[in-house]
Amino acid sequence: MEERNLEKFSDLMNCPVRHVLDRFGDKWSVLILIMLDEKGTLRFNALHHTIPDISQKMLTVTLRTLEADGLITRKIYPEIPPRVEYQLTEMGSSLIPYIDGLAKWALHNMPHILRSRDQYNNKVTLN
Amino acid sequence: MEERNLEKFSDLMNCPVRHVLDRFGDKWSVLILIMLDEKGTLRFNALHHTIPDISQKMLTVTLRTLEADGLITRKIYPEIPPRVEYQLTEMGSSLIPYIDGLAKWALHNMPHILRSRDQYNNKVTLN
DNA sequence: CCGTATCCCGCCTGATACTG
DNA sequence: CAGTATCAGGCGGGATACGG
Repeated sequence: MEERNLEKFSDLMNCPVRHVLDRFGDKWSVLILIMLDEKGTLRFNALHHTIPDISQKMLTVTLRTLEADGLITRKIYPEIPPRVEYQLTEMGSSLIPYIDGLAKWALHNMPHILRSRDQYNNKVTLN
Repeated sequence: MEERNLEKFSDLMNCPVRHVLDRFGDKWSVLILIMLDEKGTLRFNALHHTIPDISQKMLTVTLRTLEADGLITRKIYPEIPPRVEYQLTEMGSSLIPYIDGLAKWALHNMPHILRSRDQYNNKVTLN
């Protein structure tokens, strides 16, 4: 990411929160992990059906990245037609509870946030 | 965000995880919340010093968004020179434990992820 | 001190077409 | 079925300059 001025940000480079956001702040990674947790093992197209609004390209890219990071496994069956199955690794599974925690917080607080945002926008546009 | 084809994604629009990522997946929001939790009340420049590598523009923008969402308060002292203090709201504070959970997971697992990523890249480039 | 106002680049993402 | 390859657009975010 930021390779320059390392000396200046050396303490921030070790900040775990930065790493988490850099890694999982993208649009699809977390959602895919959740789906694999909910449904267990899934084939490429089955996964695509659970997340209809992801492009095929982004699904492939995100799956490869998750595999590279050791969060999911990719098992290829040498058949015709080809079959590829994805599932969480142990490390991938260990992340789920923390995501669920955030999800529950969101479920409870998102209404407040949206209401607050509306009020704020009204105030601003009234001036 | 996606205003079209709502009927198709109606169930996904209600997915709390999507909301969380849409809202906190940006580069700075979570980091600012953590700093305000650690340090308590902070002035604009003090906050900037705790996060040196954010631009002044993005600090302002992110603070306004957090304020609009009801996660922080912004208190202006009508003095010369001006003083503005930021601190977490109750809702903002309630999010911190979940962020900490993720941070601890990251602290423990990031080394594995980075190692896995390296191995994967070596494999690929060997072919 | 605490911002706003512009300009602009990188790259993430989606659309589309093609392959073993 | 499960992918690559390629192209194009939008937008987040940085740099810079200015203002109360």
